[in-house]
Amino acid sequence: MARERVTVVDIASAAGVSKSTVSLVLRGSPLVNEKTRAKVNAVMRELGYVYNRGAANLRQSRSKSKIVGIVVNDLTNSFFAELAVGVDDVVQSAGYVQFLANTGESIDRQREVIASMREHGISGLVISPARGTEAADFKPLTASGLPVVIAVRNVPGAKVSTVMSENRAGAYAATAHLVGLGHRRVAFLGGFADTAVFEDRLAGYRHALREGGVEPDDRLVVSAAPSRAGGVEAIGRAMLVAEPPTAALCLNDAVAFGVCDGLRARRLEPGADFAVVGFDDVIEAKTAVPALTTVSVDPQGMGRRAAQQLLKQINAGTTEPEAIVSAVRLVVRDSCGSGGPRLWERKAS
Amino acid sequence: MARERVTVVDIASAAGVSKSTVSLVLRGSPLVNEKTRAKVNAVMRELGYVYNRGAANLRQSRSKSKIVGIVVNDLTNSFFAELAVGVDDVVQSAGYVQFLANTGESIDRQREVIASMREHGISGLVISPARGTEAADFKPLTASGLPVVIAVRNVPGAKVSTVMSENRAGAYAATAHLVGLGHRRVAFLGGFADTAVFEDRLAGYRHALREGGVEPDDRLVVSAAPSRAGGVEAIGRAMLVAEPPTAALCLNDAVAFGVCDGLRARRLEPGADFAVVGFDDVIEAKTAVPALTTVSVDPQGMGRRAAQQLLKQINAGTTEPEAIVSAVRLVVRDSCGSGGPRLWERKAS
DNA sequence: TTGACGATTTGGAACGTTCTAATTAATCCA
DNA sequence: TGGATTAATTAGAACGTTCCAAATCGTCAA
Repeated sequence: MARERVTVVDIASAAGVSKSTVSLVLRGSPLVNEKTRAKVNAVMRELGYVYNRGAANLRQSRSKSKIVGIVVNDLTNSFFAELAVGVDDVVQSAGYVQFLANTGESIDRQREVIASMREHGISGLVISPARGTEAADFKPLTASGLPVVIAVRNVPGAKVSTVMSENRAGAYAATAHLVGLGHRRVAFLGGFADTAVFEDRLAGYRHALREGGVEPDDRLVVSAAPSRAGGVEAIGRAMLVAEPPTAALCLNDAVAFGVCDGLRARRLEPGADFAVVGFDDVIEAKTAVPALTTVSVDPQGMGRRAAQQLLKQINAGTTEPEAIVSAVRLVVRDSCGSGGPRLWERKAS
Repeated sequence: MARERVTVVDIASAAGVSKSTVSLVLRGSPLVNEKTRAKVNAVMRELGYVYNRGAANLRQSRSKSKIVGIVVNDLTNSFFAELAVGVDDVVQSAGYVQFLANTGESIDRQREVIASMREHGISGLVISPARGTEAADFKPLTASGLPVVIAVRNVPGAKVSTVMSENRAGAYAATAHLVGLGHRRVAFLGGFADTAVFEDRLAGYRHALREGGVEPDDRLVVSAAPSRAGGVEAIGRAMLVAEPPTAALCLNDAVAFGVCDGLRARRLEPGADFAVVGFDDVIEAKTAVPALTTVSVDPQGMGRRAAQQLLKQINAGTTEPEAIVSAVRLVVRDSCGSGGPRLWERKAS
């Protein structure tokens, strides 16, 4: 199976021109005569020529490799799958191809794949950093002039562009909605306290409570894995406090689904006996039962914006950090009841 | 931002050795003295050296690029996201990095990304082909000696390795289960008739019906997009036939969820008034309401197997096609009722 | 007839590695 | 002492492109 690779010189000799001319044809130069161009193209097709970008990149010292990397922490979470699709979408249209790696929240794996991608000559990187990633991890990247865009999760202190959703505002809106429905005991469930996303959403939650005249109770803030399983665990712990909550803002939709599971296990029906709000608006949120009230963040759009920002930086050759915030929107569905405030007040008393 | 790239000669002169020696250190050759090795490594770290795989690949045979490609038709479908994670898993562990591209069922996009990946020197390709892909599309790939593994969807006539699930057996088991519950009017919903997956599952379905003494009725086979929306559409059409079905085998879980939506829209409760069986066992199947009875196919495992097969072919340098079938298993949950046959017979009469 | 000009084409030196064959240094044995 | 053996290092030619400077070839004005 050891096929001879057909190169530009093979084409050249078969077409009776020099390799320089073939190279010009390859890059669509206007310098070459139409007849020659046609001839060369014909020969290329005939011999099944495949352009060798590696060789080309070697010569053009600039990072014009037409490869970008994208690393996500959990591709099985449809939020990140959508993010990747968004990136892929704009990147493909721009003639780039993407390395996609999944870290599964492993910081070691993240380091490995980034190193590997650099060796392969990526001209830019979009990353949703694994938990525990530090600003220092980006130092070598930016130092080498590699454009980097951080998406979804913030890494405080990193001097790179970011694409973040309005976490604070989203959490504020969601919490205000719950308070408006009459809830006084509102929990904040899921997520790890050492992440920026957690902090931001928590801040929005507290702000909305205070503004609604409710003093935040830290016993109602329970941290857990930002996953379905984490949601089950979180609601379990939350229901143990002296005055249990009647509603919860969840770190994300996965947690929210887990919370619903946990409520049912306690014979409480989400949406009727307890109000649940998620965050992300993943694809299943709309069709779950009950349909989840959540903060819509359009992951695919975020992916697209991140990719656009990255391409912009690649083309400009600049690494001037820019912070893009992606708008969010509260989508009210069925998981926090339609009975209005009175229903809740009755239950609460 | 135009950083000078530090190369092997820079390291060489800084460490007071020749570039050949540095090259030997890079590849962990036992020929080099421990002290020199240490010195060289130190200098590399100090200068922030990044190995240039592109340059290396230029010199080596093309199967050493340490890049594989994976192209899927719909990454937003968690089945394929999981497949990609499976591939990523083994591929990363083997020190490879993967190009991941999403075709969104576009055959043009598929052609483009494959071409792009080849230009970048992939040493192998795992593909879940877009609808309409033909055996001829793989000719140029195999002709150039590129190892290819087709996953999930078969392309009849293609002389490449495949990793497929036991479609026929799975559909047989699922249908037999429905017939065993007493159903006589069992529909087959979703999917496009021109795909091999559809054919195989349909064959298993028919076989089980006949064996259960039920003559297949083609009016109950309704083709539609293999998506949630397609499911809604399919059940709508199926309920219009003279003697409507009381149960359905769906092409995949996405269709099954759509069928549930469609049933509810008709005031029928899936699992109580109508039996629904899916195929794939995506992550949501277990936690949906009602929990979906489905045929479990372990997409991540398929991804892993596909990647292993690909790596095997890359290392062996052979393109001997091999067909791997991935076992499936019927998982009985709540969406086809627990009332036993009598419940259905009563409803049917 | 000359030479200047535009339109094409081309030779050959990069680019950062690997690899072969050859060189040098060190050690050993008789 | 010297030749053989082993260990460690190295020069330089690839690899398949790009790109610069230079070459070729008509053509056309003077």
